[in-house]
Amino acid sequence: MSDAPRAWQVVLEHLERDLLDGRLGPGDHLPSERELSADLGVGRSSVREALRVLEVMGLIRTATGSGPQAGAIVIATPQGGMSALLRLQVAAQGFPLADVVQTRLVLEDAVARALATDSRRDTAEAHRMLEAMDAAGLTAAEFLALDAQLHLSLAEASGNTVIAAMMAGLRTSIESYVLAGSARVDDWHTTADGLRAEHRALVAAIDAGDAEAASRLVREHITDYYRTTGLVSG
Amino acid sequence: MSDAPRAWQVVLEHLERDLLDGRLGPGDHLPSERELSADLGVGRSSVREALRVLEVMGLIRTATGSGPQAGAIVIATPQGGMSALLRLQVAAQGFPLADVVQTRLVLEDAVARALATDSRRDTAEAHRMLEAMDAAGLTAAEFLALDAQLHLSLAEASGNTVIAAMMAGLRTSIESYVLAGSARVDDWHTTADGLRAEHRALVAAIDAGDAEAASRLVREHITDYYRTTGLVSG
DNA sequence: GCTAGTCTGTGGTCTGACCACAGGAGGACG
DNA sequence: CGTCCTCCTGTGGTCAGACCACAGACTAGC
Repeated sequence: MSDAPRAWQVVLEHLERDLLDGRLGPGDHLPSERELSADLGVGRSSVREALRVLEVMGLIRTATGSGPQAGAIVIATPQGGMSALLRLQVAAQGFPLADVVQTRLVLEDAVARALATDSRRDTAEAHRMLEAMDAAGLTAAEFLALDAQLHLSLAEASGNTVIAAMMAGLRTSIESYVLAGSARVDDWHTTADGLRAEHRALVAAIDAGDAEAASRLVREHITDYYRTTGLVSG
Repeated sequence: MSDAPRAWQVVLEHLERDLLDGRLGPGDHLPSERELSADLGVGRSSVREALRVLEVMGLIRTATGSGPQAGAIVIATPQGGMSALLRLQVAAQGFPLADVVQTRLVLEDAVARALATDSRRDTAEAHRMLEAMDAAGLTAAEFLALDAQLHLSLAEASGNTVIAAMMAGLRTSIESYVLAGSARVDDWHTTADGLRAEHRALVAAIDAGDAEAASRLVREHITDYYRTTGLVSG
Protein backbone atom coordinates (compact mmCIF):
# COMPACT_ATOMS: atom_id res chain seq x y z
CA MET A 1 0.00 0.00 0.00
CA SER A 2 1.14 3.54 0.40
CA ASP A 3 3.35 2.50 3.30
CA ALA A 4 6.30 3.97 1.48
CA PRO A 5 6.80 7.33 3.14
CA ARG A 6 9.61 8.96 1.34
CA ALA A 7 12.67 9.55 3.45
CA TRP A 8 12.61 13.33 3.15
CA GLN A 9 8.95 13.35 4.17
CA VAL A 10 9.87 11.55 7.35
CA VAL A 11 12.30 14.33 8.15
CA LEU A 12 9.82 17.05 7.26
CA GLU A 13 7.08 15.55 9.39
CA HIS A 14 9.44 15.02 12.27
CA LEU A 15 10.46 18.65 12.22
CA GLU A 16 6.88 19.82 11.78
CA ARG A 17 5.88 17.89 14.85
CA ASP A 18 8.74 19.40 16.81
CA LEU A 19 7.49 22.81 15.77
CA LEU A 20 3.87 22.06 16.64
CA ASP A 21 4.76 20.57 20.01
CA GLY A 22 6.93 23.52 20.86
CA ARG A 23 10.18 21.60 20.98
CA LEU A 24 11.32 23.96 18.26
CA GLY A 25 10.54 27.62 18.02
CA PRO A 26 11.83 30.82 16.46
CA GLY A 27 15.50 31.25 17.25
CA ASP A 28 16.16 27.63 18.09
CA HIS A 29 18.85 25.60 16.44
CA LEU A 30 17.93 22.48 14.55
CA PRO A 31 20.05 19.42 15.15
CA SER A 32 22.89 19.16 12.70
CA GLU A 33 22.25 17.41 9.40
CA ARG A 34 24.40 14.48 10.40
CA GLU A 35 22.60 14.17 13.72
CA LEU A 36 19.16 14.25 12.14
CA SER A 37 20.36 11.72 9.63
CA ALA A 38 21.47 9.34 12.34
CA ASP A 39 18.45 9.90 14.59
CA LEU A 40 15.88 9.31 11.89
CA GLY A 41 17.73 6.57 10.13
CA VAL A 42 17.83 8.28 6.74
CA GLY A 43 20.63 9.47 4.57
CA ARG A 44 22.02 12.91 4.96
CA SER A 45 20.92 13.84 1.44
CA SER A 46 17.33 13.13 2.41
CA VAL A 47 17.71 15.38 5.43
CA ARG A 48 19.08 18.09 3.17
CA GLU A 49 16.10 17.84 0.85
CA ALA A 50 13.75 18.43 3.75
CA LEU A 51 15.82 21.32 5.06
CA ARG A 52 15.88 22.85 1.61
CA VAL A 53 12.10 22.91 1.56
CA LEU A 54 11.98 24.58 4.95
CA GLU A 55 14.56 27.11 3.85
CA VAL A 56 12.73 28.13 0.69
CA MET A 57 9.50 28.39 2.64
CA GLY A 58 11.16 30.85 4.97
CA LEU A 59 11.09 28.69 8.07
CA ILE A 60 14.79 28.31 8.64
CA ARG A 61 18.03 29.90 7.63
CA THR A 62 21.29 28.06 7.34
CA ALA A 63 24.85 29.26 7.78
CA THR A 64 28.18 27.55 7.55
CA GLY A 65 30.97 27.73 10.07
CA SER A 66 30.58 27.35 13.80
CA GLY A 67 29.28 29.40 16.68
CA PRO A 68 25.84 30.66 17.65
CA GLN A 69 24.99 31.82 14.14
CA ALA A 70 25.99 28.64 12.34
CA GLY A 71 23.75 25.75 11.51
CA ALA A 72 20.05 25.74 10.72
CA ILE A 73 18.01 28.17 12.80
CA VAL A 74 14.24 28.55 12.93
CA ILE A 75 13.23 31.99 11.73
CA ALA A 76 9.60 32.14 10.68
CA THR A 77 9.78 34.83 8.00
CA PRO A 78 6.74 34.14 5.89
CA GLN A 79 7.10 36.74 3.19
CA GLY A 80 9.97 35.07 1.42
CA GLY A 81 8.23 31.74 1.23
CA MET A 82 4.95 33.23 0.12
CA SER A 83 6.72 35.22 -2.57
CA ALA A 84 8.56 32.20 -3.87
CA LEU A 85 5.42 30.10 -3.94
CA LEU A 86 3.28 32.64 -5.74
CA ARG A 87 6.02 33.59 -8.15
CA LEU A 88 6.62 29.99 -9.15
CA GLN A 89 2.94 29.21 -9.44
CA VAL A 90 2.38 32.17 -11.73
CA ALA A 91 5.40 31.12 -13.76
CA ALA A 92 3.99 27.61 -14.10
CA GLN A 93 0.62 29.04 -15.11
CA GLY A 94 -1.03 27.66 -12.02
CA PHE A 95 -2.34 31.13 -11.24
CA PRO A 96 -3.78 33.28 -14.01
CA LEU A 97 -2.55 36.85 -13.82
CA ALA A 98 -6.11 38.15 -13.60
CA ASP A 99 -6.75 36.10 -10.47
CA VAL A 100 -3.62 37.44 -8.84
CA VAL A 101 -4.65 41.02 -9.57
CA GLN A 102 -8.17 40.44 -8.34
CA THR A 103 -6.90 38.88 -5.14
CA ARG A 104 -4.63 41.82 -4.60
CA LEU A 105 -7.66 44.04 -5.01
CA VAL A 106 -9.52 42.16 -2.30
CA LEU A 107 -6.64 42.29 0.13
CA GLU A 108 -5.74 45.92 -0.52
CA ASP A 109 -9.35 46.87 -0.02
CA ALA A 110 -9.43 45.04 3.29
CA VAL A 111 -6.19 46.69 4.37
CA ALA A 112 -7.40 50.16 3.49
CA ARG A 113 -10.66 49.68 5.36
CA ALA A 114 -8.96 48.16 8.38
CA LEU A 115 -6.43 50.95 8.60
CA ALA A 116 -9.00 53.70 8.19
CA THR A 117 -11.08 52.34 11.03
CA ASP A 118 -8.13 51.68 13.31
CA SER A 119 -7.55 54.58 15.64
CA ARG A 120 -4.10 53.31 16.55
CA ARG A 121 -2.86 53.17 12.97
CA ASP A 122 0.67 54.29 12.22
CA THR A 123 1.17 55.50 8.67
CA ALA A 124 4.55 57.07 9.26
CA GLU A 125 6.32 54.52 7.09
CA ALA A 126 3.79 55.04 4.34
CA HIS A 127 4.42 58.78 4.48
CA ARG A 128 8.13 58.16 4.16
CA MET A 129 7.48 56.21 1.00
CA LEU A 130 5.32 59.00 -0.35
CA GLU A 131 8.21 61.40 0.20
CA ALA A 132 10.69 59.09 -1.45
CA MET A 133 8.49 58.73 -4.50
CA ASP A 134 8.55 62.49 -5.00
CA ALA A 135 12.25 62.41 -5.80
CA ALA A 136 13.02 63.57 -9.31
CA GLY A 137 14.75 61.35 -11.80
CA LEU A 138 13.38 58.07 -10.59
CA THR A 139 13.35 55.33 -13.17
CA ALA A 140 10.19 53.36 -13.67
CA ALA A 141 11.75 50.40 -11.89
CA GLU A 142 12.78 52.50 -8.91
CA PHE A 143 9.40 54.16 -8.75
CA LEU A 144 7.58 50.85 -8.87
CA ALA A 145 9.83 49.43 -6.17
CA LEU A 146 8.87 52.29 -3.88
CA ASP A 147 5.27 51.82 -4.95
CA ALA A 148 5.47 48.21 -3.81
CA GLN A 149 7.03 49.24 -0.53
CA LEU A 150 4.27 51.77 0.07
CA HIS A 151 1.55 49.19 -0.39
CA LEU A 152 3.47 46.71 1.71
CA SER A 153 3.97 49.20 4.51
CA LEU A 154 0.24 49.78 4.59
CA ALA A 155 -0.38 46.06 4.81
CA GLU A 156 2.12 45.75 7.63
CA ALA A 157 0.61 48.72 9.42
CA SER A 158 -2.71 46.91 9.39
CA GLY A 159 -1.09 44.42 11.73
CA ASN A 160 -2.12 41.26 9.92
CA THR A 161 0.99 39.27 9.14
CA VAL A 162 -0.80 36.82 6.89
CA ILE A 163 -2.25 39.51 4.68
CA ALA A 164 1.07 41.35 4.63
CA ALA A 165 2.86 38.21 3.51
CA MET A 166 0.27 37.48 0.87
CA MET A 167 0.43 41.02 -0.44
CA ALA A 168 4.19 40.86 -0.65
CA GLY A 169 3.96 37.55 -2.44
CA LEU A 170 1.31 38.67 -4.87
CA ARG A 171 3.30 41.75 -5.67
CA THR A 172 6.49 39.78 -6.21
CA SER A 173 4.78 37.26 -8.41
CA ILE A 174 3.66 39.90 -10.88
CA GLU A 175 6.63 42.21 -10.50
CA SER A 176 8.02 41.50 -13.93
CA TYR A 177 4.63 42.02 -15.52
CA VAL A 178 4.09 45.32 -13.74
CA LEU A 179 7.46 46.54 -14.88
CA ALA A 180 6.78 45.39 -18.42
CA GLY A 181 3.49 47.26 -18.25
CA SER A 182 5.25 50.50 -17.39
CA ALA A 183 7.16 50.26 -20.66
CA ARG A 184 3.91 50.25 -22.60
CA VAL A 185 2.88 53.62 -21.25
CA ASP A 186 3.54 56.43 -23.69
CA ASP A 187 4.11 59.17 -21.17
CA TRP A 188 5.48 57.57 -18.03
CA HIS A 189 6.14 60.91 -16.38
CA THR A 190 2.49 61.87 -16.49
CA THR A 191 1.43 58.42 -15.39
CA ALA A 192 3.78 58.56 -12.42
CA ASP A 193 2.38 61.91 -11.41
CA GLY A 194 -1.07 60.42 -11.51
CA LEU A 195 0.05 57.53 -9.32
CA ARG A 196 1.62 59.94 -6.85
CA ALA A 197 -1.63 61.85 -6.56
CA GLU A 198 -3.62 58.67 -6.10
CA HIS A 199 -1.25 57.48 -3.40
CA ARG A 200 -1.50 60.73 -1.49
CA ALA A 201 -5.26 60.73 -1.74
CA LEU A 202 -5.40 57.17 -0.47
CA VAL A 203 -3.19 57.79 2.53
CA ALA A 204 -5.05 61.00 3.28
CA ALA A 205 -8.35 59.14 3.30
CA ILE A 206 -6.88 56.53 5.63
CA ASP A 207 -5.51 59.20 7.96
CA ALA A 208 -8.89 60.87 7.95
CA GLY A 209 -10.54 57.61 8.94
CA ASP A 210 -12.74 57.56 5.88
CA ALA A 211 -12.98 53.85 5.14
CA GLU A 212 -15.36 54.16 2.23
CA ALA A 213 -13.18 56.69 0.46
CA ALA A 214 -10.04 54.70 1.15
CA SER A 215 -11.66 51.57 -0.23
CA ARG A 216 -12.83 53.33 -3.36
CA LEU A 217 -9.51 55.05 -3.93
CA VAL A 218 -7.41 51.94 -3.56
CA ARG A 219 -9.62 49.97 -5.90
CA GLU A 220 -9.55 52.68 -8.51
CA HIS A 221 -5.82 53.06 -8.09
CA ILE A 222 -5.09 49.42 -8.81
CA THR A 223 -7.69 48.95 -11.49
CA ASP A 224 -6.51 52.04 -13.30
CA TYR A 225 -2.92 50.92 -13.45
CA TYR A 226 -3.65 47.52 -14.87
CA ARG A 227 -6.08 48.98 -17.39
CA THR A 228 -3.77 51.69 -18.64
CA THR A 229 -0.92 49.25 -18.97
CA GLY A 230 -3.19 46.75 -20.67
CA LEU A 231 -2.10 43.92 -18.42
CA VAL A 232 -5.58 42.86 -17.52
CA SER A 233 -8.63 43.58 -19.56
CA GLY A 234 -11.40 45.27 -17.83
CA MET B 1 31.19 38.85 -2.13
CA SER B 2 27.87 37.18 -2.32
CA ASP B 3 28.75 35.75 -5.70
CA ALA B 4 28.26 32.29 -4.35
CA PRO B 5 24.95 31.16 -5.79
CA ARG B 6 24.17 27.87 -4.25
CA ALA B 7 24.02 24.97 -6.64
CA TRP B 8 20.39 24.15 -6.00
CA GLN B 9 19.46 27.78 -6.59
CA VAL B 10 21.05 27.58 -9.99
CA VAL B 11 18.78 24.68 -10.81
CA LEU B 12 15.71 26.39 -9.40
CA GLU B 13 16.35 29.57 -11.34
CA HIS B 14 17.04 27.66 -14.50
CA LEU B 15 13.74 25.83 -14.24
CA GLU B 16 11.88 29.00 -13.29
CA ARG B 17 13.19 30.71 -16.39
CA ASP B 18 12.14 27.76 -18.52
CA LEU B 19 8.67 28.11 -17.05
CA LEU B 20 8.53 31.86 -17.56
CA ASP B 21 9.77 31.64 -21.12
CA GLY B 22 7.28 28.96 -21.97
CA ARG B 23 9.83 26.25 -22.60
CA LEU B 24 8.09 24.36 -19.84
CA GLY B 25 4.39 24.28 -19.18
CA PRO B 26 1.75 22.15 -17.50
CA GLY B 27 2.02 18.56 -18.66
CA ASP B 28 5.58 18.83 -19.90
CA HIS B 29 8.32 16.52 -18.74
CA LEU B 30 11.37 17.94 -17.06
CA PRO B 31 14.72 16.63 -18.18
CA SER B 32 15.88 13.71 -16.10
CA GLU B 33 17.79 14.43 -12.94
CA ARG B 34 20.98 13.12 -14.44
CA GLU B 35 20.53 15.21 -17.55
CA LEU B 36 19.90 18.39 -15.57
CA SER B 37 22.90 17.58 -13.46
CA ALA B 38 25.14 17.32 -16.49
CA ASP B 39 23.68 20.31 -18.33
CA LEU B 40 24.00 22.68 -15.41
CA GLY B 41 27.28 21.36 -14.12
CA VAL B 42 26.02 20.57 -10.64
CA GLY B 43 25.70 17.37 -8.69
CA ARG B 44 22.62 15.27 -8.91
CA SER B 45 21.92 15.82 -5.23
CA SER B 46 21.68 19.55 -5.84
CA VAL B 47 19.24 18.93 -8.66
CA ARG B 48 17.17 16.80 -6.34
CA GLU B 49 17.04 19.54 -3.72
CA ALA B 50 15.60 21.94 -6.27
CA LEU B 51 13.10 19.38 -7.53
CA ARG B 52 12.03 18.68 -3.98
CA VAL B 53 11.16 22.33 -3.50
CA LEU B 54 9.13 22.37 -6.69
CA GLU B 55 7.35 19.19 -5.66
CA VAL B 56 6.33 20.45 -2.23
CA MET B 57 5.15 23.70 -3.75
CA GLY B 58 2.87 21.75 -6.04
CA LEU B 59 4.61 22.58 -9.30
CA ILE B 60 5.71 19.12 -10.32
CA ARG B 61 4.95 15.53 -9.54
CA THR B 62 7.47 12.77 -9.80
CA ALA B 63 7.05 9.08 -10.53
CA THR B 64 9.45 6.22 -10.85
CA GLY B 65 9.60 3.71 -13.62
CA SER B 66 9.46 4.46 -17.32
CA GLY B 67 6.84 5.51 -19.81
CA PRO B 68 4.80 8.66 -20.29
CA GLN B 69 3.90 8.94 -16.65
CA ALA B 70 7.38 8.53 -15.25
CA GLY B 71 9.79 11.28 -14.41
CA ALA B 72 9.07 14.80 -13.22
CA ILE B 73 6.05 16.43 -14.82
CA VAL B 74 4.86 20.01 -14.48
CA ILE B 75 1.45 20.12 -12.86
CA ALA B 76 0.67 23.50 -11.36
CA THR B 77 -1.61 22.47 -8.50
CA PRO B 78 -1.37 25.40 -6.13
CA GLN B 79 -3.51 24.22 -3.25
CA GLY B 80 -1.09 21.64 -1.97
CA GLY B 81 1.80 24.06 -1.88
CA MET B 82 -0.22 26.81 -0.30
CA SER B 83 -1.50 24.45 2.35
CA ALA B 84 1.98 23.21 3.17
CA LEU B 85 3.36 26.71 3.40
CA LEU B 86 0.65 28.07 5.65
CA ARG B 87 0.56 24.97 7.81
CA LEU B 88 4.29 25.11 8.42
CA GLN B 89 4.31 28.83 9.03
CA VAL B 90 1.58 28.51 11.61
CA ALA B 91 3.47 25.63 13.20
CA ALA B 92 6.61 27.75 13.36
CA GLN B 93 4.62 30.60 14.88
CA GLY B 94 5.24 32.81 11.87
CA PHE B 95 1.52 33.39 11.57
CA PRO B 96 -0.57 34.08 14.66
CA LEU B 97 -3.82 32.15 14.66
CA ALA B 98 -5.82 35.34 14.93
CA ASP B 99 -4.31 36.68 11.72
CA VAL B 100 -5.14 33.48 9.88
CA VAL B 101 -8.74 33.66 11.03
CA GLN B 102 -9.04 37.31 10.15
CA THR B 103 -7.61 36.69 6.70
CA ARG B 104 -10.06 33.90 6.18
CA LEU B 105 -12.81 36.32 7.11
CA VAL B 106 -11.64 38.78 4.45
CA LEU B 107 -11.44 36.14 1.74
CA GLU B 108 -14.72 34.45 2.61
CA ASP B 109 -16.43 37.81 2.57
CA ALA B 110 -15.01 38.55 -0.87
CA VAL B 111 -16.07 35.14 -2.14
CA ALA B 112 -19.60 35.50 -0.82
CA ARG B 113 -20.00 38.93 -2.38
CA ALA B 114 -18.50 37.86 -5.68
CA LEU B 115 -20.72 34.82 -5.92
CA ALA B 116 -23.86 36.70 -5.02
CA THR B 117 -23.28 39.26 -7.73
CA ASP B 118 -22.27 36.73 -10.36
CA SER B 119 -25.23 35.74 -12.47
CA ARG B 120 -23.37 32.72 -13.84
CA ARG B 121 -22.61 31.26 -10.43
CA ASP B 122 -22.88 27.51 -9.97
CA THR B 123 -23.61 26.47 -6.41
CA ALA B 124 -24.47 22.88 -7.23
CA GLU B 125 -21.42 21.52 -5.48
CA ALA B 126 -22.17 23.64 -2.43
CA HIS B 127 -25.68 22.25 -2.32
CA ARG B 128 -24.30 18.73 -2.46
CA MET B 129 -22.18 19.53 0.58
CA LEU B 130 -25.21 20.91 2.40
CA GLU B 131 -27.02 17.65 1.76
CA ALA B 132 -24.09 15.58 2.93
CA MET B 133 -23.88 17.54 6.15
CA ASP B 134 -27.45 16.64 6.99
CA ALA B 135 -26.56 13.00 7.39
CA ALA B 136 -27.14 11.68 10.89
CA GLY B 137 -24.37 10.25 12.99
CA LEU B 138 -21.59 12.38 11.65
CA THR B 139 -18.65 12.79 13.98
CA ALA B 140 -17.31 16.25 14.61
CA ALA B 141 -14.31 15.50 12.43
CA GLU B 142 -16.47 14.31 9.56
CA PHE B 143 -18.78 17.25 9.91
CA LEU B 144 -15.92 19.73 9.89
CA ALA B 145 -14.35 18.06 6.87
CA LEU B 146 -17.58 18.58 4.96
CA ASP B 147 -17.73 22.10 6.35
CA ALA B 148 -14.31 22.78 4.88
CA GLN B 149 -15.35 21.30 1.56
CA LEU B 150 -18.41 23.49 1.48
CA HIS B 151 -16.42 26.66 1.97
CA LEU B 152 -13.83 25.50 -0.51
CA SER B 153 -16.45 24.72 -3.12
CA LEU B 154 -17.79 28.25 -2.76
CA ALA B 155 -14.31 29.65 -3.24
CA GLU B 156 -13.79 27.54 -6.32
CA ALA B 157 -17.19 28.52 -7.68
CA SER B 158 -16.11 32.14 -7.47
CA GLY B 159 -13.59 31.30 -10.16
CA ASN B 160 -10.54 32.82 -8.52
CA THR B 161 -7.89 30.15 -8.26
CA VAL B 162 -5.64 32.24 -6.05
CA ILE B 163 -8.33 32.87 -3.47
CA ALA B 164 -9.42 29.25 -3.61
CA ALA B 165 -5.88 28.09 -2.97
CA MET B 166 -5.42 30.54 -0.13
CA MET B 167 -8.68 29.50 1.46
CA ALA B 168 -7.73 25.86 1.23
CA GLY B 169 -4.36 26.63 2.74
CA LEU B 170 -5.74 28.77 5.54
CA ARG B 171 -8.23 26.10 6.40
CA THR B 172 -5.61 23.38 6.42
CA SER B 173 -3.28 25.40 8.57
CA ILE B 174 -5.82 25.70 11.36
CA GLU B 175 -7.51 22.36 10.85
CA SER B 176 -6.19 20.87 14.06
CA TYR B 177 -7.21 23.92 16.04
CA VAL B 178 -10.71 23.90 14.59
CA LEU B 179 -11.10 20.26 15.49
CA ALA B 180 -9.75 20.88 18.97
CA GLY B 181 -12.26 23.70 19.29
CA SER B 182 -15.14 21.38 18.55
CA ALA B 183 -14.16 19.32 21.57
CA ARG B 184 -14.64 22.29 23.84
CA VAL B 185 -18.27 22.69 22.91
CA ASP B 186 -20.61 21.24 25.50
CA ASP B 187 -23.43 20.32 23.18
CA TRP B 188 -21.92 19.58 19.80
CA HIS B 189 -25.22 18.37 18.38
CA THR B 190 -26.87 21.73 18.95
CA THR B 191 -23.85 23.57 17.67
CA ALA B 192 -23.81 21.49 14.50
CA ASP B 193 -27.48 22.23 13.94
CA GLY B 194 -26.72 25.91 14.25
CA LEU B 195 -23.92 25.61 11.73
CA ARG B 196 -26.20 23.77 9.32
CA ALA B 197 -28.74 26.56 9.52
CA GLU B 198 -26.09 29.20 8.99
CA HIS B 199 -24.75 27.37 5.98
CA ARG B 200 -28.15 27.08 4.40
CA ALA B 201 -28.91 30.74 5.03
CA LEU B 202 -25.60 31.73 3.48
CA VAL B 203 -26.05 29.69 0.33
CA ALA B 204 -29.65 30.89 0.07
CA ALA B 205 -28.50 34.51 0.22
CA ILE B 206 -25.92 33.83 -2.46
CA ASP B 207 -28.47 32.11 -4.68
CA ALA B 208 -30.80 35.06 -4.17
CA GLY B 209 -28.09 37.44 -5.27
CA ASP B 210 -28.15 39.32 -2.01
CA ALA B 211 -24.51 40.31 -1.58
CA GLU B 212 -24.98 42.29 1.61
CA ALA B 213 -26.82 39.49 3.35
CA ALA B 214 -24.30 36.91 2.14
CA SER B 215 -21.45 39.05 3.42
CA ARG B 216 -23.07 39.55 6.81
CA LEU B 217 -24.02 35.89 7.16
CA VAL B 218 -20.59 34.54 6.31
CA ARG B 219 -18.87 36.92 8.69
CA GLU B 220 -21.22 36.04 11.50
CA HIS B 221 -20.86 32.37 10.72
CA ILE B 222 -17.10 32.37 11.04
CA THR B 223 -16.88 34.79 13.93
CA ASP B 224 -19.46 32.83 15.88
CA TYR B 225 -17.63 29.56 15.57
CA TYR B 226 -14.33 30.89 16.75
CA ARG B 227 -15.95 32.74 19.59
CA THR B 228 -18.01 29.82 20.84
CA THR B 229 -15.01 27.52 20.69
CA GLY B 230 -12.87 30.12 22.37
CA LEU B 231 -10.11 29.85 19.80
CA VAL B 232 -9.90 33.56 19.17
CA SER B 233 -10.98 36.22 21.58
CA GLY B 234 -13.47 38.71 20.35
C1' DG C 1 48.05 39.10 28.90
C1' DC C 2 47.98 38.96 24.10
C1' DT C 3 48.52 36.95 19.58
C1' DA C 4 48.65 33.56 16.05
C1' DG C 5 48.11 29.07 14.63
C1' DT C 6 45.39 24.83 15.03
C1' DC C 7 41.30 22.14 15.82
C1' DT C 8 36.56 21.10 15.52
C1' DG C 9 32.10 21.03 13.79
C1' DT C 10 29.00 23.12 10.58
C1' DG C 11 26.64 23.36 5.98
C1' DG C 12 27.60 22.76 0.70
C1' DT C 13 28.73 19.80 -2.84
C1' DC C 14 30.01 16.03 -5.68
C1' DT C 15 30.63 11.19 -6.90
C1' DG C 16 29.47 6.61 -7.12
C1' DA C 17 26.80 3.04 -6.07
C1' DC C 18 22.71 0.49 -5.31
C1' DC C 19 17.44 -0.36 -5.35
C1' DA C 20 12.50 -0.61 -7.03
C1' DC C 21 9.82 0.34 -10.56
C1' DA C 22 7.40 0.61 -15.15
C1' DG C 23 7.38 0.29 -19.70
C1' DG C 24 9.30 -1.21 -24.27
C1' DA C 25 11.82 -4.43 -27.22
C1' DG C 26 12.63 -8.64 -28.53
C1' DG C 27 12.36 -13.55 -28.73
C1' DA C 28 9.85 -17.97 -27.73
C1' DC C 29 5.90 -20.33 -28.43
C1' DG C 30 1.26 -21.60 -29.81
C1' DC D 1 0.55 -14.50 -37.55
C1' DG D 2 -0.57 -13.40 -32.91
C1' DT D 3 0.25 -13.79 -28.07
C1' DC D 4 2.79 -14.14 -24.06
C1' DC D 5 6.87 -13.77 -21.48
C1' DT D 6 11.44 -12.37 -20.43
C1' DC D 7 15.06 -9.17 -20.40
C1' DC D 8 16.74 -4.58 -20.89
C1' DT D 9 16.69 0.22 -20.28
C1' DG D 10 15.96 4.47 -18.07
C1' DT D 11 13.63 6.70 -14.39
C1' DG D 12 13.37 8.55 -9.54
C1' DG D 13 14.72 7.26 -4.47
C1' DT D 14 18.24 6.54 -1.37
C1' DC D 15 22.50 5.97 0.87
C1' DA D 16 27.52 6.26 1.97
C1' DG D 17 31.62 8.50 1.67
C1' DA D 18 34.56 11.95 0.51
C1' DC D 19 36.05 16.56 0.04
C1' DC D 20 35.70 21.84 0.62
C1' DA D 21 35.04 26.53 2.80
C1' DC D 22 33.96 28.57 6.70
C1' DA D 23 33.75 30.48 11.56
C1' DG D 24 34.37 30.11 16.05
C1' DA D 25 36.84 27.98 20.06
C1' DC D 26 40.80 26.42 21.79
C1' DT D 27 45.73 26.34 22.70
C1' DA D 28 50.52 26.97 22.44
C1' DG D 29 53.80 30.38 22.13
C1' DC D 30 55.50 34.88 22.88
